[in-house]
Amino acid sequence: MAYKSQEKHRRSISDKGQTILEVAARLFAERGFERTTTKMIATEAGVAEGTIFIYFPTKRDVLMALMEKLILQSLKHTLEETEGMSDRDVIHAIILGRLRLWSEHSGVLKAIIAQMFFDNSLAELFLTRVTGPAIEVMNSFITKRQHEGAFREIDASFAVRATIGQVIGLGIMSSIAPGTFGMEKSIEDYASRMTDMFLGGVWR
Amino acid sequence: MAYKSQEKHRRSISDKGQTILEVAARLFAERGFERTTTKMIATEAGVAEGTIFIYFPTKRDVLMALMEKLILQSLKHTLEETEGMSDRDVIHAIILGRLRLWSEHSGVLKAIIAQMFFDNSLAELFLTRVTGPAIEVMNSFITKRQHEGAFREIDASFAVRATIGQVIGLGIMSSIAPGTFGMEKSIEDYASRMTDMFLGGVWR
Amino acid sequence: MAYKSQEKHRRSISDKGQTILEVAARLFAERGFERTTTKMIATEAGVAEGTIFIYFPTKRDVLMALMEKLILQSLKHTLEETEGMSDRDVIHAIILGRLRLWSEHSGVLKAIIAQMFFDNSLAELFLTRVTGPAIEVMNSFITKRQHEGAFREIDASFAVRATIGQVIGLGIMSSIAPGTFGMEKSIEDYASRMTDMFLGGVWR
Amino acid sequence: MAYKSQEKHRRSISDKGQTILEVAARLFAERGFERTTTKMIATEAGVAEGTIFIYFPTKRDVLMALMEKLILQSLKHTLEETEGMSDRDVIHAIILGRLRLWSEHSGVLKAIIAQMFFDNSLAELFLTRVTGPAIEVMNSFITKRQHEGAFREIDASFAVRATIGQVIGLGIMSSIAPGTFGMEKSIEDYASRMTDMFLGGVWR
DNA sequence: CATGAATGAGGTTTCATTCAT
DNA sequence: AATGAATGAAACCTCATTCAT
Repeated sequence: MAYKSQEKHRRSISDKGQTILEVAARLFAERGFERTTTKMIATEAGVAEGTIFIYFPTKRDVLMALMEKLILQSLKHTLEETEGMSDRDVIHAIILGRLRLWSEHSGVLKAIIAQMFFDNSLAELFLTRVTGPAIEVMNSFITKRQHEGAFREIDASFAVRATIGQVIGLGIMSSIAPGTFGMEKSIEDYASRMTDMFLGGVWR
Repeated sequence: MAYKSQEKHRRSISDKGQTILEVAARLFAERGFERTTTKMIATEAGVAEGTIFIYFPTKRDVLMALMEKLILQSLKHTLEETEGMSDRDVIHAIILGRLRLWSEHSGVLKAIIAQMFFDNSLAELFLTRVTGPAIEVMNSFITKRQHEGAFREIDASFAVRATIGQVIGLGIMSSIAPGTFGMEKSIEDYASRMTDMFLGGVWR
Repeated sequence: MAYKSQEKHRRSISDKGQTILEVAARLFAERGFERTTTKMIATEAGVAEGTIFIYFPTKRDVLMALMEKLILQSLKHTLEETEGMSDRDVIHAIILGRLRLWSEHSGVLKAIIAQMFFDNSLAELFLTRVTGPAIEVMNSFITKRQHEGAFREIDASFAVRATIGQVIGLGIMSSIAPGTFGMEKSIEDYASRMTDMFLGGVWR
Repeated sequence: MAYKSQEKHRRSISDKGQTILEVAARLFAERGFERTTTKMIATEAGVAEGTIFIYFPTKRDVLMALMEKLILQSLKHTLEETEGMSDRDVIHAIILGRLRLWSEHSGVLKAIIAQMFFDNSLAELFLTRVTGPAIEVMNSFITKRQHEGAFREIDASFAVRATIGQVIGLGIMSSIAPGTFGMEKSIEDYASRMTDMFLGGVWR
């Protein structure tokens, strides 16, 4: 009994905030940020409504905390080491990383994006911490390959933004219309095809 | 005097609904659907709050009416005649049409997309009436060109969805971060570069 | 054509107010006074909403006008001539008259009674013009028969009020629960049994 | 001090719902259900408007809760033990119980009845839980006494309904017109006279 | 007389946040 | 730290009534 209660206690110390976050993530994904009430979160997390405000100053801060978790995930999906990889593998890896982020966090991403549209500081956080790093990595790779003569001299930064935009657009569309835009077979396959198009276009 | 007052009357009859719609479009664009109140719309439109509900049964119907206008605009931007056009011109025209839709209605589109995430019937309307027609046109063109041997045998429907997704993603990103994703020079130029990438990729 | 239009015109002069009244009676009966809107009345009566207020200063006055019609009906059901009738016939006729009033106007009566509960001047009108005359007629008859030694020396005015109350209570209950309190066979039969009870009670 | 504050807390916890109910009962009685606003209830109960909705999901549920209290009262007034009582005492007791219900709760009863006219589920609740039990008790007693030859062979269920209807009708009328229908002397006296009429009628 | 668009006060209900316990 | 009752501003929507045509 002593053990059990200690165990329970040890867990609850840091778990309560985590539980709130997990429940909030699910509810925001299902219903959106504005239509999810703090009462819903509290009830499903098994805590009192007031408890949420011990861990997070405002409801918006719950979303911000989810954003922070997303940023961490985002970094994990950002390519670090490209040495010795083929062009195809590098591009594929970058695209795949971003698609994975979407497939693993589409719910939260949907909720964040919806808020981001009308919340500038949230937008800025998203742009600098989530899309920013991916843009940088990809940008420097393309520029390097252009210098080496492997890639056409198109506007590199445009190509990057177009590709990041494509991932976001496909992510959004496939979470709205899984039937039409869904990544039917696998994310790897999806990434492959995007890589093909990115590198070779559709012309023969 | 008689003329003037008739004029005023005639105008006000059909104008009030339009005014409400225009004001709502602006406010939804600035603040989003949920954070725009019917009182705000009424005040800025110079009508009583109740007047809104003479023209639109619910606040959501104001958004739906905006959607209908968007659908009409969308059709205008959908290519009808491709006979005799070069591949480049066809693709460019399709992409340009969609980009124009975004640049002319990005505010309303943002508001609609944010709601669409958590409103299935709105999502369905958007998919069947706005993205659907564009997908069809582009799809049949690519398939035809593949049969004629001009395009590589990649998955046509994937290529289409990727491109539509790209337009949407770029539209979203440029309305969130005009500095980074904005269509700096001109939409035509932007469409040109997207067309280039679509047709030829980045590989030399 | 001239005839027809005259006909139509002649009718419409007094008919519009009547139509409004008829429609209102039906809607008040179905939905109650407060939950019936002037728009509903106007729509179903085939007139503009404003037209109602040409014929009746306020919505409440529509109910008052229905009350007036009811008062006229009520008088028709009030016995005038009792000479030569048996005790049973007199009592039966009085009770029958009130039951008829209920069965013919139960809808409006329900609506009026519901408002009467919380509208003193409506209540007074009802009491003095609808229940009042019936009470008087019955009261003087009973008093006369008591003097003649035919009826027991119970409190006459109490007996009258109890009977009028009984009619009202049964009217209300049968309009709420036709299955349980409904006048299954016929009103005449119902009146007969009430007369029996009134005169002879249940004791053997 | 500690005691006092605990006391205050303990009280306020369970009292608030009760206070709301009491205030609502009074206001509904005075002004009817529809014309009583939640703001009025809140103000007079000394709570915030939102507090009402912690205790009752909707305004209608406040009325339903009042109905529940009435049902409990109603059962208290329903006769259980008739063994060894004279006919007169049994009938008197039943009638008295119902009259007491009216005299103690006439305000709420008025409000409920007015709503019941146009709210079927409220009507059903009232019929099954308030009038139903009274009907059953009375019905079985009369039937028994008919078998024993003490009562005339009139339609027992009719006699019961007529009497219940009478109580309701008199209850309504005396709350509308206390001067004319009021139970001047005492409820016991009123019940006595109703009993007399029920048993012996007016005929000598 | 007739219309019906317009009004705007007011209705019920929601919900993030606070704070005494 | 945790609770959850309480707050009260504000949301969307309704509707009897008016009035210019």
